[in-house]
Amino acid sequence: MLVWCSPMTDHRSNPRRRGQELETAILEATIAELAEVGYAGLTMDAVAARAKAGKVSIYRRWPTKAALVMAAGYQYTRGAQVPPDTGSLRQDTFTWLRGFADQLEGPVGQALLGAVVDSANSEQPGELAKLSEGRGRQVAELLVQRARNRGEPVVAGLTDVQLSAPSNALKLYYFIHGGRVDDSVLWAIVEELAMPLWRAESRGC
Amino acid sequence: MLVWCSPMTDHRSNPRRRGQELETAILEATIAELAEVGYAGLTMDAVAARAKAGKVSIYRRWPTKAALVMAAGYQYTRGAQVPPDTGSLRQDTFTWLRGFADQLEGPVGQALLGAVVDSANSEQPGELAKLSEGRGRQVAELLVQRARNRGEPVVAGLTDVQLSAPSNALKLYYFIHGGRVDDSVLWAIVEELAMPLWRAESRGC
Amino acid sequence: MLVWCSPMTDHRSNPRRRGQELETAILEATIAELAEVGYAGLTMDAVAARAKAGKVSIYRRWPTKAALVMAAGYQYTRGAQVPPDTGSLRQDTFTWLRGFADQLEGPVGQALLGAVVDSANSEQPGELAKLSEGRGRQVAELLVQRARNRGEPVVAGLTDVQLSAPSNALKLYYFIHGGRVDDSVLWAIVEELAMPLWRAESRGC
Amino acid sequence: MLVWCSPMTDHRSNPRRRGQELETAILEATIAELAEVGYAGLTMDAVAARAKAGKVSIYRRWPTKAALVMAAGYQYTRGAQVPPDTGSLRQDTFTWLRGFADQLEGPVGQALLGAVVDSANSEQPGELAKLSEGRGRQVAELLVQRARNRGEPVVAGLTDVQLSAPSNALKLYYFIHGGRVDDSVLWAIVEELAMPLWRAESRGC
DNA sequence: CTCTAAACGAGACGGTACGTCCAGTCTTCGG
DNA sequence: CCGAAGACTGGACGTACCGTCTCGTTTAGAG
Repeated sequence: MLVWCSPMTDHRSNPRRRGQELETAILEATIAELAEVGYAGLTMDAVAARAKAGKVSIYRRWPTKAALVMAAGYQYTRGAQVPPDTGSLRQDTFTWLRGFADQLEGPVGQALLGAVVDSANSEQPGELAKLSEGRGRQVAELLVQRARNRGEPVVAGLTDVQLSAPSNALKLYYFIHGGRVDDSVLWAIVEELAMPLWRAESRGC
Repeated sequence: MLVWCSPMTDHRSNPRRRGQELETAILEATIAELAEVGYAGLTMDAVAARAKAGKVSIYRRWPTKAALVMAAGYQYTRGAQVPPDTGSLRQDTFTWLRGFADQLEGPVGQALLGAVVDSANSEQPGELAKLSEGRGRQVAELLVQRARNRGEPVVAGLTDVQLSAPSNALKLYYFIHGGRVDDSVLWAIVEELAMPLWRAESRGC
Repeated sequence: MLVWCSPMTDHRSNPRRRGQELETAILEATIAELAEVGYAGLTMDAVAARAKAGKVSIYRRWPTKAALVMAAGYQYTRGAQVPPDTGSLRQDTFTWLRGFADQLEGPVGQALLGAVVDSANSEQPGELAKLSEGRGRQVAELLVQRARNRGEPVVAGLTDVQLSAPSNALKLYYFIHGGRVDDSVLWAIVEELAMPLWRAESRGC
Repeated sequence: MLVWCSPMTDHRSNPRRRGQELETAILEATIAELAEVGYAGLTMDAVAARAKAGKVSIYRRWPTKAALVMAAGYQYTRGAQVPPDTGSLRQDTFTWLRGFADQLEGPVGQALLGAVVDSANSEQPGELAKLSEGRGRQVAELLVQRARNRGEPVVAGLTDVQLSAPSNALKLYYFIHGGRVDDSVLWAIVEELAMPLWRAESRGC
């Protein structure tokens, strides 16, 4: 044979993570980075370093920063989002928006923000819609349904535009003003947007 | 040495622009770049090159890319935005939203997008609000006032949230879906959001 | 999730090679890669792919790229190298150098080059010497011996330095100039280096 | 106007170096890196960091690692190379080779080595020749001329191949064996290569 | 008018992050 | 168990921009 061997020892972290375990670690690192430095300050290098992963392992899964951030945000918000039943559509709606607004202050807000800007100039503008849009409408529908079941007077046949109007107003407010959304803003959305659109009695004789 | 030689020759363009003339040239170059490559693809170097200006002349006026883009967008939209009186609040609203949506396809949309993302992580959130927010509410107020003057049944005492709801819905739709906004989306906003909120008769017995 | 799916399918090639057969296949793949892309362009992945072998199977045998390349070069040149007897030391020498120079144009040259650079910074300098050095001296000694047997006037007691001078001159010329070595260069080495050093009559009164 | 200004202070090293001063700093950093980690271990990042320069400032001047290293080696060896006149061609030659061999132990050897390997696979194989080849022949010619002036019997009309044979033998020995070259090797080159080729009396009756 | 200070164009500079490539190690499976 | 396959960590690559700085030139405005 012919071996003259430079030793070149190599002490890497063991055991090596793969597949789902690694994926989760990367997404968690992404969430942490988003919380610390925000979307604009997030770098692939920093995520890789925090996750103790190679950059290639990230790029193999998500081709862009936007895709990574969207996946992280999706994972983060997968848990329970349904607000408790307070017995009143008005209060239910406020509670829901308050919880959403609180989330927006953290990594979720940063993820949403980043997803918007990067997906706007991408080839796949519809990807973001899947992640972002349905949620607000679904929860709103649930709240309205609960109210109807309780016997509250609710408009029948609410459209997507009408159901998602409150959460959209909140999102846009956050996009433009940033930071924490005050209760007064949320109440304004509830009283002036959700109630007029959703409650039948507000249109009554 | 092996490579390189000093420049020496120097043929600069004359006469040199200053003050307002230079500023306008830079903003126009910014608009043009936004239209061509979008906000994410816009670089200060490219703007400077297109404007045949030094980068310092840009940074002297606007400290960041976001500031430059917002200034350019502001300048671009300074012109008339008030839609013609079609004799119907419904048609007026659609026409206005159609014009706005058309603008969003071009540099204005890119500017808005960029302003959102960069201002979110800045120390001065809220600055964007001044530029972006008032407009939609103002035009909506004008349309409603015209309708009232024509005798159309319009809700009195509409709030900011209610007046800006349609334009906000459009903006958010653009942010999330990108690209051209279809007429059907605009009509949905008009019929399901603007009319229910603004027209008194739609709440009638 | 948003992207990606696990591989699952797995069609391995059968039957599996082992031991000598596998080793030969790897070395042949190495030679082929050297010929195609040169030493600098050679990658372990490419060799493994071409040999349809796992990278581990390579690293198990040769710890570094340099070791692999040297082994491949050694195997490749194991065959007959002795030039035919032309009846003249001068012509024999030229023929031999010509053949050697021709080899240098192909994988052998690339292997030699790579071995030099990688072994220079290794812990085991001198290993390369075993592979590379003896050959030139041995063939030169053979040529001189044949000439002596034919009755040509040849200096007795030629040293290693003197015997390997022509082949060394050729190697260095190749290292520095690269590419194909012209006949004129080889003739210069023969006439101005080999003959003065080796032929007794050229030192005669 | 429209300025909302994030301060973004920036404390870089001042005054900034340019042109010749910067070039020298980079080459010195290259020499230092070569001495510390050798050619194979040298990275553009490390050179840039040590020189406190941007990588672009290096790439602007030298397109490849090989070009940088060659320039550094050239700069480093620009100083006096001519050995002192010892009164004997034999001793002069040894002294010269000893000095050359000593240099090869340091950054010059690494530079030569690296230049060889990277230029071999380049488009400009002739570039290296200019840097490397002339020197050995020139000094040898000078030594021989001095000997002739002293009255030593020297062969007239020595060719390039003959003049550069000793230094080439040394270079190749270094390439293959690496590390420090022993005096005995140098004396062998002097006695068995330089003297037989250069001294007329060694061919005399 | 001349003189001076500021603004300007051009682009080199130090620096950060990018997305890619490869070396060498580790894991997973099938035979 | 070994071999094929290939994912993994780590690190250098060469590029793109950022925002600053240096260099001469041009211009405006004061004396």
